[in-house]
Amino acid sequence: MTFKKRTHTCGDLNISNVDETVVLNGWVSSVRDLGGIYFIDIRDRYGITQLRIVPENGEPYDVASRIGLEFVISSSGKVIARENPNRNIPTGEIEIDVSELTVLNKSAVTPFVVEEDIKASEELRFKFRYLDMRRKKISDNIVLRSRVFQTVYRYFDSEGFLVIETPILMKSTPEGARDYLVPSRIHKGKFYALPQSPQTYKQVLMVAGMDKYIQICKCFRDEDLRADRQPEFTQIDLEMSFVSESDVFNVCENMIREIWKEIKGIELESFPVMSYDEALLTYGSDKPELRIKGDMKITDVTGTVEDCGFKVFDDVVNSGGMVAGLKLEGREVTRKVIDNLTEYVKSLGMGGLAYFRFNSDGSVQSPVSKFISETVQNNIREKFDAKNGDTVFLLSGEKKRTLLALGNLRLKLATDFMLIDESVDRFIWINDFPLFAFDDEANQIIAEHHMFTMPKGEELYKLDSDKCDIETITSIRANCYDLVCNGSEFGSGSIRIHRRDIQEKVFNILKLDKQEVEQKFGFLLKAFEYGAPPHGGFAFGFDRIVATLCGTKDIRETIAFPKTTSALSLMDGSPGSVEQKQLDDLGIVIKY
RNA sequence: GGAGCCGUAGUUCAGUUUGGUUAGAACGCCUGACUGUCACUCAGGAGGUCGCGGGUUCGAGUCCCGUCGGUUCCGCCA
Repeated sequence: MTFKKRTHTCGDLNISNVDETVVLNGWVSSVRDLGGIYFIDIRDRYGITQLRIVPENGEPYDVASRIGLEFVISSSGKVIARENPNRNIPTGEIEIDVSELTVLNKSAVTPFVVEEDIKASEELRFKFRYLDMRRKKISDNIVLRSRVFQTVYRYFDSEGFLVIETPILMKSTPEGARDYLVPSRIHKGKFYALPQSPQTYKQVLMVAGMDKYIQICKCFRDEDLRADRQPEFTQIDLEMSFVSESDVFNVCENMIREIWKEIKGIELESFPVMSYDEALLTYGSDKPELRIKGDMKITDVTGTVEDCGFKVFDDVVNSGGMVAGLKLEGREVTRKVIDNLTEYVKSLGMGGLAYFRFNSDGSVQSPVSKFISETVQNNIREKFDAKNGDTVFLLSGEKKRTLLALGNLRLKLATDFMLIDESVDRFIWINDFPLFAFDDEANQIIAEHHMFTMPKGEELYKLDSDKCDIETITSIRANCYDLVCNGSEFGSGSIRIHRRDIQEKVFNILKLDKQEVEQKFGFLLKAFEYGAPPHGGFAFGFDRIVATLCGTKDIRETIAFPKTTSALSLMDGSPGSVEQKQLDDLGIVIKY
């Protein structure tokens, strides 16, 4: 079938094109039949243009009567000025006086109407993603994503980085997230794993002297999903040799700055740096949201309530826990709000929520006031610098748990009371993360970031076996850092261990035996024996960067073919079953 | 693995609290009228396995149990 090539897109034409003869190809977005005149909106991803067809146009008038929504059409004609311009769209001053109208392809009646103000559920939109993507809202996101992609590679190219591809089929390592496995046909009973990240490869590339590596790559983690987590996601992965933390910060920060300049036309100021410990104490999170009005920092009142006589607090203080809280400025919250917040902190595993309502009439309302002396109450008030009209919320319990719960409560309050300034993007580096954490469940020491992370130089001595108590070990800080934007982790990285002796001490502490280590990471350690340079790197969550630029937290809105929270692809129906022969080839028997 | 919310026409929802005649509305779809619309308007029409399975009941969209799917949160995600 032949068709006329388009001379313009549906977003191109304006008043300066009047009298030109043009050809537009696109989809029927709307048909308005006024009985004697048709107005047809033709759409492509660039825009929408109005076609005007009257009986005098001849055959096109007949064709128009048989046209439906989402038909693919080709239309030729002369650009004319509209009698009644539509100022709301860029092409609104003109229309096409149609001389030729061809249906290139019909469309079945669509399961939902393709319109900007979409009514269909996400479920349906994902199943018919190709229809969903015809909406400007989604196609704009996809276009933006492409522009970010190009900006990133352009930036790193100008900085002398090499784009190097790493394998998608690699070896499974049980550490970290659950792997997606791929069975081997040639080696029955053996499996490849899809990369959780190209971590080991990029470190080997440094040993190879590749110096500055960059790749935008897919990563796979078989864990439970969230709005900002997909089973397969995209990382901007980079690694550099002969660098320290500040070098990595510079390169990464400049990349972000370049993207924001390109996409938003904004020159970002340099990003502040805060240690993990300070972030946890101040915001109850290692990814603090800095756009909250009044900042809403955590106030520690453990010392203030010591021996106050209120059993709950006394018990917590005596067992080494903490009592701390947040101040909600200028809000006298209702009973209903308190109940709701109490329920929320309980869902976080906290015992309850104490509060002081400092009413504007000077009275104080609190469920714990009858247990606590007026002096202590006044001290608490002073600590928070609470004024009439403020409400103070207190949580108590084991220190880290309490801080993390306060961090969540802070976000909940900010959301519920609309305290987040959505008009800005606030970045912050978080560094000096702990090297190790103690996993209560497994009752063992685990690597907080990953096992190749370099401890801070001044703390190297703590790795020695004679200092191996849990408290010392978990106090070790690492050359490890996250970039946080608007309370969302944009990425993380570290300076890596390049010396075998340090690496072995880390393995020791993680209780990994030689054979196990050899089997899993032998190739990397082997590589390190042949002159590994000091190196470090970073990995950005590409989807989250794009989502932020698109003004959403839901990365699905920025991915062409996203999966649901149960890791299904509704459009193509993956995962699906396979034929018995395929299983036989792989030597796989399915057990349910 | 745990908790919450949702599932009714092609679509978005109402109806579920308190079980009871023929399950409604809007948009879309079909037919007709209309020459300046852009959410066109107007008149008429078709369209339902109330997610699925079981149970209670004379009777279930409505109550109970299970299950599937969507979504949010906790755990998990080095």
